[in-house]
Amino acid sequence: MAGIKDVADRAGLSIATVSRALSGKANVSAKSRKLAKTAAAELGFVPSYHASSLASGRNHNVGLVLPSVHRWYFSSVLEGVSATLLDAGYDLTLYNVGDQAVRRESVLNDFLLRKRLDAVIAVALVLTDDEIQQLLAIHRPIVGIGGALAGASTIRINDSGLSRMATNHLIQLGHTRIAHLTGDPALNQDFKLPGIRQAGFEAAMKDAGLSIRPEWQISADFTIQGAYASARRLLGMGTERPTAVFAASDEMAIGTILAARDFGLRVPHDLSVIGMDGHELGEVFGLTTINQDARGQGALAARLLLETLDAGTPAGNDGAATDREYPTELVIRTSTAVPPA
Amino acid sequence: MAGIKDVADRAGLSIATVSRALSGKANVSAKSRKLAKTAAAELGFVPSYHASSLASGRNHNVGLVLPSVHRWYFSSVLEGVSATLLDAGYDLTLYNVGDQAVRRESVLNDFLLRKRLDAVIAVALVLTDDEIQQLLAIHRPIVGIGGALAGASTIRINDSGLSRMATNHLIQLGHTRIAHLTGDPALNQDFKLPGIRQAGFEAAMKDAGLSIRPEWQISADFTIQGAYASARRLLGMGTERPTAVFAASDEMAIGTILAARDFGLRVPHDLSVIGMDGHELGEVFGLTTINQDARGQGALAARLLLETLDAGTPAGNDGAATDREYPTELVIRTSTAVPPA
DNA sequence: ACCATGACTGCAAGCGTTTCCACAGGTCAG
DNA sequence: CTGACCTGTGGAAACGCTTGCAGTCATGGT
Repeated sequence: MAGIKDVADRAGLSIATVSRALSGKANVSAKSRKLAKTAAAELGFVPSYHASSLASGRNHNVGLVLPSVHRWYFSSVLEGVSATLLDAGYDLTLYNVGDQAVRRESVLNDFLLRKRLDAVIAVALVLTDDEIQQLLAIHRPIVGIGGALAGASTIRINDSGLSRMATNHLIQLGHTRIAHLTGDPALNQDFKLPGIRQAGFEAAMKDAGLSIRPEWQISADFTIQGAYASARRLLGMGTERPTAVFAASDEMAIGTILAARDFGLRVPHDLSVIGMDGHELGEVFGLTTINQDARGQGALAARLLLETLDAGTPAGNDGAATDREYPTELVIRTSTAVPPA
Repeated sequence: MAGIKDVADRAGLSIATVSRALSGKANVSAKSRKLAKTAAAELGFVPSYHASSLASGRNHNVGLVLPSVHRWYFSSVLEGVSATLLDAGYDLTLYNVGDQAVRRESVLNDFLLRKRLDAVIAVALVLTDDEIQQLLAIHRPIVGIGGALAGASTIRINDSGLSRMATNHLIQLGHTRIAHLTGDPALNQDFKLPGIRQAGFEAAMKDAGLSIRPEWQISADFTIQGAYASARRLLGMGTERPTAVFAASDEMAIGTILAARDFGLRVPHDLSVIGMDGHELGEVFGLTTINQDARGQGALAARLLLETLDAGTPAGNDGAATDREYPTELVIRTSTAVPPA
């Protein structure tokens, strides 16, 4: 293992100059820089991150905390964050904490706080005030995506308003018997999102003077297969059926469409389905949905952090904790139409 | 930020003793240990990872290199690796290099080699001999999953044999007009898998004396939507149709089933479809497939590395580079049957 | 001809741990 | 009673860089 010392010797320069040359700092003559670079290349020298982090205080490493890596939204965010960080020369440390709160705590205590991360991105994770304070106390900027993080910057979509919009789309088509497929209660603990979307749905229904039937408020785990099972239960209930379903995610909307097909229901003729996300698979099913660019949200979060870090806001100046709304769009495809006569 | 020095002062011990006490080393009296621990807790002390890594040479950090995070196989592996590492107190650094080889190189040079990783897991990535040698030269164990890594340990399934098995399943049912849906040529660069699976298919066909029609050898990008489009093309060709399709992944098999439904073809009555993976969604479609436990493969890879690291095989003793085959099982559901009369 | 200026460079002091080593007491067999 | 040993402990040397500081040497204005 060649160290910087070896490079210095080989190049006939001092350690200090080599360090400056290789890290692209100013005040190094072109000649020295070239000398250092060739020597480093010849020796296959790569600086030790630990040593340089220790000495400089910057780690070039951002932590990403996710509840899942399988669900579309999260893997999309991950993709956006990852690409942005890689291009910027930053490492991405992933904490896939799962839905269980158990692991969460240990992640926070044992990992996040160990000053090895320059910043943290938390997705759909409601951190307690204490937890946020701990992180900010260490002078680590935090950005939350899709979750409300008091005191930290946040990127999110207007979940409540968009749910209203989706519901209104169905109402305007003339539907009155509308079901809502939301997230499982268990998912509502950390990730308050299901509740918020559900509230938007209820508000829109109330505003339109429509009644909400409890038996048409069903839940699933945000996966296609989970929603498929729930939707089969909904559609097979034997009593009157809804003419439209608003699913809290595209994956769940797709599960609903698959269930409808199994029952011989034509979408949208017999059943309208609207989702929310912008899943790539939506096109195959002609799914009407609200497009939120999850990948873009991840990329934006990463960019924001990098700017903060590069701006050198060296310590704790968390800047103004901005709360920005990410743009979305209603994409009308062929899964929604007027209700059957 | 409290340092170990502060803890030592508060506990009335020396830095050395505190360090030993907190990291659970021997030769510390019970009293001193308790003293150190309470002092550390009171000060909210957390050791600096960089400093301790620098001093001890162990980073407690494993790198995972993936070509994608969206496709089922990869996110499943990721999940397995992540859970195992988190439980062991290790960090996971994720390199989502994408399908483009461009980013790959930079990841290798700029990231992997910076001695900040204790080990590397590479999924479906064919590293060149040089690249492997570089890593091994740094004394970092590597485990490859699903890809042939000369010189490194590997976990994989018998892709060629399993493809044969899948194809034979169709042949034994009486099918003779069998199509194969493989990965896009672009994906075959790094990730030779499509070619290997295709070879298995061809071998089985040849052994059975069946002819392989070039126009029934189609490809897609391993996603449902991509396979859906390709399968529509296949099924809509107007000429004679295949009676069965072997798709190189479950996601592609599902895309095929969706396309078949669009054409009014009943699965399995009019068209048998077999996949390969064990995707959770397979159940919804009654998909016959070969179950490979991707999550388990990831977990196993992580466990193997942890053992190697903990065994203290301190440097370069790469152990015997084992190449182990992960167990799989043929899961027969309802997407395959005898061909139409 | 002289000094201020600025571009380069090297020395050495950290960065915050881990760990080698020496050393102080106490235990125990001979 | 003594030397061999073991358990705990603290001092201090790494670990491999970054960076403040001071010093060297041309340069150019006056």
